[in-house]
Amino acid sequence: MTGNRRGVRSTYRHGDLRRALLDAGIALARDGGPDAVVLREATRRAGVVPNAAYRHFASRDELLQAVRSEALAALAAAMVSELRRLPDTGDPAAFARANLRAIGAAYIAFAQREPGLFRTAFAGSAAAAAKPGEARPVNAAPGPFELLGAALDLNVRAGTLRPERRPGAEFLAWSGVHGLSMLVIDGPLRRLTRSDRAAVTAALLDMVEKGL
Amino acid sequence: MTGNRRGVRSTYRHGDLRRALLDAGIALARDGGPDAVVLREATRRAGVVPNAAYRHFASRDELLQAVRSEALAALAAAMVSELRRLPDTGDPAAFARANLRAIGAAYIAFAQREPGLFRTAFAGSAAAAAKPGEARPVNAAPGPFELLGAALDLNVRAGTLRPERRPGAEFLAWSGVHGLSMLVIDGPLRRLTRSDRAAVTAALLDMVEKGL
DNA sequence: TGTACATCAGTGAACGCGCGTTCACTGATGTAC
DNA sequence: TGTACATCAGTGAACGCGCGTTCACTGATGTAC
Repeated sequence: MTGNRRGVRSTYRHGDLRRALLDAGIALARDGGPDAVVLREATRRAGVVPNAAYRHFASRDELLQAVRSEALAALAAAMVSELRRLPDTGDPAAFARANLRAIGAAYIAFAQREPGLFRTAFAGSAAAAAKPGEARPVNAAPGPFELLGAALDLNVRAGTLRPERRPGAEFLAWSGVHGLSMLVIDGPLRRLTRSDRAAVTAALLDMVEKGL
Repeated sequence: MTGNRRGVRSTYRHGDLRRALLDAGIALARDGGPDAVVLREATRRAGVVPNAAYRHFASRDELLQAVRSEALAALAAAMVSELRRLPDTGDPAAFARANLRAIGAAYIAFAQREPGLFRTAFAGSAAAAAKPGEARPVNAAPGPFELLGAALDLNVRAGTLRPERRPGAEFLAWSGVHGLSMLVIDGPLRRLTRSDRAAVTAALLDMVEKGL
């Protein structure tokens, strides 16, 4: 049903307008960042009159938050899929280190591949889902920050991160990776070739690994 | 003259409207970030009719760019003033390291002290002034990125940074420091106490120093 | 020192725009009998 | 299986808002004679 124009729609009811608005919002965020998530435009794309949105979202901001959380979920999914590709060589230390690097690499790759969604995920409140100590609904999938934490824990268990350095380590790792993402998205590193980007990413991950 | 209301102004001419608009723009950016730099509001604050701005700026965007460059200059000034406070103990290695740390600490402190200006400086184009390889007008003061580069060069000369690691080092250092700034501005590290913040900043600078 | 004049900084009024949001409505759908 | 009715998702029309920007103007200032 997504993308139907009014009149093209066969039924008077939409079917799943909430989903359609969310998808439209995601598309808008994808190529314009958070400011591009405009309620009226989302309804236009869903083939519906502007105020129809209020049956599903209390305000433009609520739509934006929903889009934001989808963006965070997409980032987390990218991380998980990167983790899945890691072969378990039987060397726990190497595996733990590879885990951490995979998390970082997936983060940077996502920022580059989906800059709009990336900016939406972290706009205004960097790492919105990253708030530690905030209760997470049971059964909710782990967010990017939690995946990072898990990778760090794994390194402690594998002996590749000294336990006394564990507290707060996610902030240090996140800082490096997020900062590089910014440079790559629209900073001086914007026009890097694929291989140059891989090199600077590797260098950053080295720095974090050694520095932790 | 800055801040005069119309009618209060004694002369028909303003005096220095360009400066007044710029100051108003800076004030707006200071407590609202780049989006808060609204041309009409700047003219209101300068006590002048909206279109008067067009004698001094071709568009709202041109005003924003001017504000941005002032924000970058303020950051650079904060760095320089931090550098000036460093005692030269006669130990070149220690001095070089202290230089680099001072740059990083000043960056993070500025982000925390002036989040609006910080976000304005780097909005849309992270490290706008940081573009390497771009000609800089003669006699222009060095920007934040150039100060960082100079600190790294100093470390190479002092033997505290291996020359082969120098290329691209600014991107790694900048990543860590910028990422932490984001976390501190409006991420999960927002509510840190002064001393906790100092601790995490120190830890990050350790990581960068060791990792480079 | 005094006058005529050109310059151009700021005025006054208006534009079109797209936005978020509110109101009273209508008609398709599912449910109870 | 058929009918009456309540629900509530989407309609239609309108609001006020503040924005950036354009136009033709006016009057203070500095300069040339």
